[in-house]
Amino acid sequence: MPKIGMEPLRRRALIDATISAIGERGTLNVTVSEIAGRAGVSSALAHHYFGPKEELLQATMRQLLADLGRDSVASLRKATTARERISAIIAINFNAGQFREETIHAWLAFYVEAQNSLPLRRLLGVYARRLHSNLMSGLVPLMPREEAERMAEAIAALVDGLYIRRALRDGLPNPASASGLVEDYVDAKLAQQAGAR
Amino acid sequence: MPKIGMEPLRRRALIDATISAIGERGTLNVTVSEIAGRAGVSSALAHHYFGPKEELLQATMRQLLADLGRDSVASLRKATTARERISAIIAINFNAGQFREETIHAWLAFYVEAQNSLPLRRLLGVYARRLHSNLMSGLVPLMPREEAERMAEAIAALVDGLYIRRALRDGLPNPASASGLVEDYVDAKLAQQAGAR
DNA sequence: TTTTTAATTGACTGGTCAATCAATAAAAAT
DNA sequence: ATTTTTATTGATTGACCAGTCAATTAAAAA
Repeated sequence: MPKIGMEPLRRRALIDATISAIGERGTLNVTVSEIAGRAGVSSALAHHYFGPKEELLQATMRQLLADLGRDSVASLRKATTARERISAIIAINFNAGQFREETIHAWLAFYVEAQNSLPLRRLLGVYARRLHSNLMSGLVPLMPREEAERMAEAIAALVDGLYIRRALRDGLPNPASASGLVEDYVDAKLAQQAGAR
Repeated sequence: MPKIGMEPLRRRALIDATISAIGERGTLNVTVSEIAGRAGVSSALAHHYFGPKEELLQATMRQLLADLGRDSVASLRKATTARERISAIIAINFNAGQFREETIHAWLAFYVEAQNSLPLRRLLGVYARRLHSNLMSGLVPLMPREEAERMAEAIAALVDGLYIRRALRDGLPNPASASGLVEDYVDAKLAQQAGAR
C-alpha cells in the first residue's frame, strides 16, 4: 500500500536507525539489513534510496553534523562576552543531546571509518574547522593569537578525549563533570594569562 | 622445510604484522590472510598458532600494552621529584615509539573494538588503571587528593584526545607540540594551585 | 630405522552480506 | 481507462572471509 511522499520520511527513519544501530553495537559493522529492520523496511529499500551503504553512512554523518550545528548557533546566540562564548561551545558538546552513549559511539565509529573514506574525512574536517573557529572567536579577545591557537587545540583534544573515555567505560565521566573539567582548564589558563600580563 | 622452534618467531611476526596491517588500513577490518601474508606465512598457520582471529587481536593488544609498560618503567625510573614523574608519564605517551601513525591507528581501532569484546575491554581497563595510578603518584604530593583525581582524569583525556586528533589529520600535532600542550596544562593548574594556597 | 612430533599449506566449507532485479501494488497523470 | 511514476520487497547473485582438515615435509626421539 504505497502512499506518496514517503522518501523524506524513509530517509530520515533510516538515518535515525543507523545512529541507533551503531550506537548500540558500538561499531560501524552493522548490516544494511539490521538498519533497515530497525527502520521497519527491507534492506532493498535502503539501497533504493541511498544506493551503496557508504552513502547512507555519509548521510548519517551529515545528520550528526547538522544537529551539532543547530545546537551551536542556538547556544552561541545567547552568549555576549568572549568568556561566555567559550562556555557556550563547551556546553554544546556536553549537552544532553550530544553526550549520549548512542551519539558518542556513532562519532567514535565514524572517526575510525574516516581513515578509509575520503568523504567521511572531509566531513569531519568541516566539523573540526567549525569547532576551531568557534573557539577562536572566544579566545582571541582574551589572549595573544598564538596562545589562542594552542588553547583551541587543547580544548578540542580535551573534548575528544572525554568523549572517547565516556564511550569506553559506560556513563563516566558524566556531562556535568566533563564540562567542569574543560571549564576548569580554561579558568586555569586564563588566570595564568592574567598573571603573566 | 620445517625448522624447529618456529613458534615464538611466528607468533611475534604475526603480531607485528597485525599492528602494521591495522596501522596502514586504519581499521580492525583486516583479514587474517592479509596479516598472514605480511608475516610471510599462510592464513592457516595464523589459525594454527592463535586459533580464532579474536585471540590474535588480543595478543596484539597485549603486546602494545607490554611495550608501553616497558617504556613506562624505564622512563619513571629516571624521575626523582613528583613534578618530574608527571613529565615522565606524559613523555612516555608521546615518545617516538608510541606516537606513530601505525601505533595510534592500532590503539584507536582497539578502542572501538573493545565495545564488543569483553577481553579487549578488560585489557584497556588495565592500561587505564595503570596510567591513572602513575599519574596519581605524581599529582598527590602536589595537591589535595580530590583535585589530583580530577586532574588525572583530565590529563588522561587530553592524551587520548591528542592521539585521536593525530590519527585523523596525518602528522599533526607532532610529538613535541602534543606533549607541550599537556605540560602547559599541568603548569597552569599547578600555578593556580599555588595561588590558591 | 621406524615412529613420533612440529611446521606448514592448499583446498574446502559454511556463513554473511552488499547489491541487483524482476515483480507487485497503488497512486497520479494523461 | 491507460499509462506512467512511486513505493516496496523477496529472491538471488557474487564476493569475501574465518575457520577446518587432510596431506606433506623434515626434524627429533625411540
